[in-house]
Amino acid sequence: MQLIRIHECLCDRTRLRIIHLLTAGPLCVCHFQAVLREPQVKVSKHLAYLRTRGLVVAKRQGNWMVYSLPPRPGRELSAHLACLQDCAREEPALRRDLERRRRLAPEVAGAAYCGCGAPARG
Amino acid sequence: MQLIRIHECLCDRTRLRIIHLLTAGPLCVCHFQAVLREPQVKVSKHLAYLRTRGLVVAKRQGNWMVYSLPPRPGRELSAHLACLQDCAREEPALRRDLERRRRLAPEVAGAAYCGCGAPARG
DNA sequence: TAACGATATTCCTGTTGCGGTATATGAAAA
DNA sequence: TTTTCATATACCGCAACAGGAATATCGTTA
Repeated sequence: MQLIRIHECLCDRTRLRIIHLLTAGPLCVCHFQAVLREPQVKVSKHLAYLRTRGLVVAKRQGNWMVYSLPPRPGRELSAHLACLQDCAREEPALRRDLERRRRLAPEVAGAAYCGCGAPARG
Repeated sequence: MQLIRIHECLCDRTRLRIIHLLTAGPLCVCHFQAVLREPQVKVSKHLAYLRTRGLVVAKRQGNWMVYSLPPRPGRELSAHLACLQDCAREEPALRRDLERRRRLAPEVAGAAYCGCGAPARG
């Protein structure tokens, strides 16, 4: 069942942080590296793990790969994302990630963010 | 963080079914065996796994071990239990488990259930 | 076309977890 | 006190996964 997959994806610290970050909007790999302060290979492999299980989607933006939550997450995933956001407010590590994300380049802050160095384009 | 532990516990099918069953009230090992239709050692080991991680508590009732959710689950666990119950309504396997649980010996159905063959005692 | 930058994949190693068989524990019954 | 019943644990083999190092891919730029 899909429930199992969701929990498999969220039972690793790095993946949990990734998914949590994505609830604030899309992000490219290099920004994940910056926010999570983890090496590229680690970030990339966990993103691949999440991708094969349908928890995230990716689109190429020039040299960058921009990851985001599925445009129409199913009922189960939606419920768990809401639950995660709820719990995250009391998790210092997760709050810190969001804070670091805010301090990234300005274009990342907006919801129209589309890629690493790319300008936002609605 | 505790969030990780919760997901670790719920990322296995058997454990997910166990936790889901416990949202309907305490249960002893032999009843888990009956409802889940899994061998004793499997059930027992998953219960031990959950117990060491604080997702369930156990009390001895004569020869039986009665497992239940923690009397005062933390905020994170409560949120995830609610999420699980919400999602479970659309999971045939989990609904089936609850149905089997209802068809167990009558004393199990009541909220005052305290042990395998033991009479309910408020 | 060659070099570069961002990201992905492969290979390796150690760890964890799952399932099963056999056996141990602990309380109750004989 | 020996048996019995319910449950737990030890041991084993196997598969999945995490992390790191090295390398490959792919699009861009020179």
